[in-house]
Amino acid sequence: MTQDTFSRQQAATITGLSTRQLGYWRKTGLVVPAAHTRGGHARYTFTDLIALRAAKRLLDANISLQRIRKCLQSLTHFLPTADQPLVELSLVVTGDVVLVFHGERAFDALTGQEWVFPIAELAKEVEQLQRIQPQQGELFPAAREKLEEYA
Amino acid sequence: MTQDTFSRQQAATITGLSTRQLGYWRKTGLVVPAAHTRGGHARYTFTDLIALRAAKRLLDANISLQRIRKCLQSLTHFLPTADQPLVELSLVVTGDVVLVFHGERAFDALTGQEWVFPIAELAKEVEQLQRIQPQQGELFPAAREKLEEYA
DNA sequence: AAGGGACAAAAACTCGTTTTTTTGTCCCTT
DNA sequence: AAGGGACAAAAAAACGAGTTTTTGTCCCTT
Repeated sequence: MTQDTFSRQQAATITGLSTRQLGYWRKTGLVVPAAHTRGGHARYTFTDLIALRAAKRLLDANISLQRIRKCLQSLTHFLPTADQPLVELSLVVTGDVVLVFHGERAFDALTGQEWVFPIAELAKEVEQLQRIQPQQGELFPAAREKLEEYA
Repeated sequence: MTQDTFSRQQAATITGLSTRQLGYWRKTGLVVPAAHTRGGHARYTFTDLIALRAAKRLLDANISLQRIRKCLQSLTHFLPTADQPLVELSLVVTGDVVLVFHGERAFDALTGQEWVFPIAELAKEVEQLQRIQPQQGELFPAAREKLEEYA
């Protein structure tokens, strides 16, 4: 027997969230169940479950709900036409930032800003700024004791 | 004529930083010139220039000096043996977080934590939690107006 | 030149306090 | 069941005062 929609109870059990959270999230528009019964009761679709699960993952990574809200906003803004973006998308969560990886590109799920630069590029930049020949060495040289003093 | 070391003036011109910054950074151990003249004056190597340029990029991305210090600390901690990591490394800067990409993996330059998960995985998770058949739909459905209210 | 010192402005951080958001629990209605 | 309401605890965000860090400018020494 395969289901295509799920009650709040079921959704809570499957995703590991509380029914209270599901209710609040629906009311505040974070994840609104896409289907409903004839009686008007909410039914979560499989896609809804994935959204819930993604939200839970972010929560577990100590991303606050408010941040998640903003991320989802810009996600839908920056990937408006993606029909099945699931397979291509990767989320990277660190600190209080959520990054979306879409193919080769990475951008902030919040701001949409893109801030990727390979260090190798820097070498080229420097070379261009003065035609000179590179030489070997450490990336970030020496003075680690001092670094610690001023950190 | 090719140079292999550079004076503070030259380094400042090439990297776009001020001599004041170079001096302060050297004094506080952020970027210490690896070479020096017979007279004991600092000489920046090509590698130093790259480090300076990287720091400038981070500054331009509104990463504070203190954060950069911490990043460099953990970079040297997490990539201790990397001899020429330049070609493999990519930095991603968003918000107040600096990520380092090293091959397939991504981790926080500050904490070293790794938080990557592809959304496609979530679908599998949900499937495993209840054997069911996926169906089509949006990733993060509807209710955008409400999202804005509570953001 | 390069380095250092001193002074001041700007930027960033820290640490409170206060406000808002989120969640849990309980009760009521359908 | 599901939804809603009310109340309170917990978590997160917002704000502000005070402190520290960073940078600029000017002057002096070598």
